[in-house]
Amino acid sequence: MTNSFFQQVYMLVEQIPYGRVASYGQIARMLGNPRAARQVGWAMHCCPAHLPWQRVVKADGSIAGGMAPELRRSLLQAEGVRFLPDGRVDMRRCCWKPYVVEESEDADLLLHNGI
DNA sequence: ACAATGACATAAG
DNA sequence: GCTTATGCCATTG
Repeated sequence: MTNSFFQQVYMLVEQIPYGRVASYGQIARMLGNPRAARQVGWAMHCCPAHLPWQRVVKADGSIAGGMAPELRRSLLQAEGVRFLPDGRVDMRRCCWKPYVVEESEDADLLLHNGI
């Protein structure tokens, strides 16, 4: 359990900035296993606490089921994450981008990210 | 080592 | 755009 995929996932989730959300697939891709999204979710299932698991959502921005999805949604809202009327996270604005975004029309997004 | 599990992703209808 | 079906891969029993 120590030096496993889970540990990597935990480390990565720990580094998700405030007000930003990352999808399971995104995290899995960072770890080098774009198909290991399920394992990421499994790691969250372990609930190691002190971990911002609330910032981890599905690829389409919907909150995963399992544990207290409403609570997580509230936390994200409190962090300033924009939510769509459908109850999904506005991935267009709040998806976490560890790298600098290309100089596209997303200048507003860059400002929002604090880059 | 094998089979089952799962807070997902992507493609197809 | 939403729903259904299939794939995926590490962890666990």
